[in-house]
Amino acid sequence: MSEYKVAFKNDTVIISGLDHFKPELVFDCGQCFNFEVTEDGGFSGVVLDRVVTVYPVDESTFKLCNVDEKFFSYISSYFCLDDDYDTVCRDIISSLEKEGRDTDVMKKAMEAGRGIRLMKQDKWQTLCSFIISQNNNIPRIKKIIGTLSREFGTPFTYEGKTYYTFPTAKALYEAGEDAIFECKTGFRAKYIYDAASRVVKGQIDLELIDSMTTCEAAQCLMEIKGVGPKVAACVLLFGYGKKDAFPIDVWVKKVLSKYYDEKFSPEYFGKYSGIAQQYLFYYERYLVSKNIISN
DNA sequence: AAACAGGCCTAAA
DNA sequence: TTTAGGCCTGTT
Repeated sequence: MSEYKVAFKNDTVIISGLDHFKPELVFDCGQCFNFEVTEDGGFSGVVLDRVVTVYPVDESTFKLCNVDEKFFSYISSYFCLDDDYDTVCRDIISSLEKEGRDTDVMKKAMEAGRGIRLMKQDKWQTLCSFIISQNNNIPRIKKIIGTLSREFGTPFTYEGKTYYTFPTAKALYEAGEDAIFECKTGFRAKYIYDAASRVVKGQIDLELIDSMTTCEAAQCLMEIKGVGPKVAACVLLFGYGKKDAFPIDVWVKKVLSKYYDEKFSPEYFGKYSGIAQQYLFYYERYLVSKNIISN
């Protein structure tokens, strides 16, 4: 089991003995869009209605600012601190072995991506963010989310600066499709509006999806305009903690065809296939960015 | 300047 | 059931 310790002091918490948690990987593996690096080597972002900053102290020790004991229960769930990645990795490898599949690529990917930890973010925010992500790049995704938050979120002050919460479905619904379009969301405006509309009208219950199987949940989410298999899988993986959700994007498609075979099925990775996917996704981008392989 | 960015929708076979 | 265009915008 993962055996990390927490110590509170004023409004900061020190987490020690936490393995498989590298902030630069956690915040840069494409699962979230609300964190930025700070000048002093931390990672800062709005979580619900407050600003949280994560500082690496050493390999397995981290300082979280603006997190008291009460909020820590949310934060521990948000960062999935209790997930045991040694067990996860073993399970993925043994699943591949059971299927008689190659494990070398996965082992290398796990080594390169050691420190990746999938989060369980706010459901609505994750849904909305990944609707925005389609046919888009990360800088612009972040920019759009920032604009939507400034326009329709709730402002609050932290250390003398103004921040904004992520807008609620109600706020976006009441703003209307045109106002959402004004935030440079492009053709996604009608999708965001449809999602907001369905949530507000109770046509979809984001909490109820928690109790569904991953397959049922995806079907349910895909009733929203602009939500296809990829977006649905991302929402389930990053917003619901459903580790068997398997988003297939251009990168993963490339990895699967390159290292495995044509009729490869995500089930071969076992019940944590979504995490396996994340290691592969990171690995391929890592190799390309290091110029070890080309596009 | 044309192509592309972590897809999805719609129309057409 | 599968496949080709088109799509807002910003960047290279």
